[in-house]
Amino acid sequence: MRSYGIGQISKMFDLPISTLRYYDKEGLFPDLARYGDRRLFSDREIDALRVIECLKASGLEIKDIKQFMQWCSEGPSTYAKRKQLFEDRRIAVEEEIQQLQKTLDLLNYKCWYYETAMNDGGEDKIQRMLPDGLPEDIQKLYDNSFR
Amino acid sequence: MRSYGIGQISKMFDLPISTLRYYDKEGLFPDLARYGDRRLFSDREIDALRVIECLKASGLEIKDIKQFMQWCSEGPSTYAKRKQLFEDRRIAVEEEIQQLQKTLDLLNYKCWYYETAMNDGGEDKIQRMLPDGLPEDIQKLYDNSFR
DNA sequence: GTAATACCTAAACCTAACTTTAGGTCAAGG
DNA sequence: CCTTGACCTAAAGTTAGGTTTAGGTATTAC
Repeated sequence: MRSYGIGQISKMFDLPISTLRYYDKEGLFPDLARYGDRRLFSDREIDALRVIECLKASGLEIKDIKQFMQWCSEGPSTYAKRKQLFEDRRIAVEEEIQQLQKTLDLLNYKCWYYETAMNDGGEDKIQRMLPDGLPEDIQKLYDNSFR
Repeated sequence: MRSYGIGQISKMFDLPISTLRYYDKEGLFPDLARYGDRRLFSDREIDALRVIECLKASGLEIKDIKQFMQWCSEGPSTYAKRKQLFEDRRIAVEEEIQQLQKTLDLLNYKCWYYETAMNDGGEDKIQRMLPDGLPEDIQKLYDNSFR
């Protein structure tokens, strides 16, 4: 079983060495091996880092990622908890995507707004169309962005 | 032109009063009126808050939102800059959504993984399918999540 | 008159997630 | 031998985006 120095892992994941040490200090690698004081990263930690990036991207805090990593090192008795965590994160991410879609609708509306204001030489004409006399496709964006 | 107290706005947007004062201090309401020391929010600030929430959701920092609000109070000469900002944010949000889709793929893979591990009574069977002998739909999730 | 309500300011405080600093160990190369 | 490179620790510092605290004013309600 091959092992890697912290510098190799740093390059592999494009993460600063200081961040990897911070993760270790926070308990994200509960079974990390050492040779003296040198950290020896293995495939287990490489897999862990992929999951860490995923859970971080899902909005999970470090302390909760630590909890998950501990479950992993406790073996099969924690499968149910781990599955539940991923299901919760899936729902959180789905909601986040929906929120971003609404954000995107308002951004697109605003792009149209300023494009049109520049062509019209002012906002007055648009303002007279508000709140429900906009071109159909634009009206949709505008309305969506409210809820 | 109706105006609103900070408490009314707080309820309207479900934002703490302290946050509204913080936004004001950071310059997000460049033309906010006052009656003595009382803030008088108008429709202009209500529109501003909708945009603030949108730009914040898009990942923009407060200091850049302030810049945008200043452009707004400088009039038509800044239309082009404002439009550019919204276009940049649109791209940023589109990228963020794509990233979250990959995150979602890994989360869904992990849900399947633990569901299957629980049914199989262990991970060995799954591990033997890695890295490219997974069921077709699952393999897709797993592969997508890498890039 | 006094109590509750709705505000105000300045300044200190908070949290998460890192990053930087200061001072070290150890092995290989010239 | 001595320098370079890769690593180590503990502790202090940083940043964004707020929140809390302490002390005050003005209006309305009983």
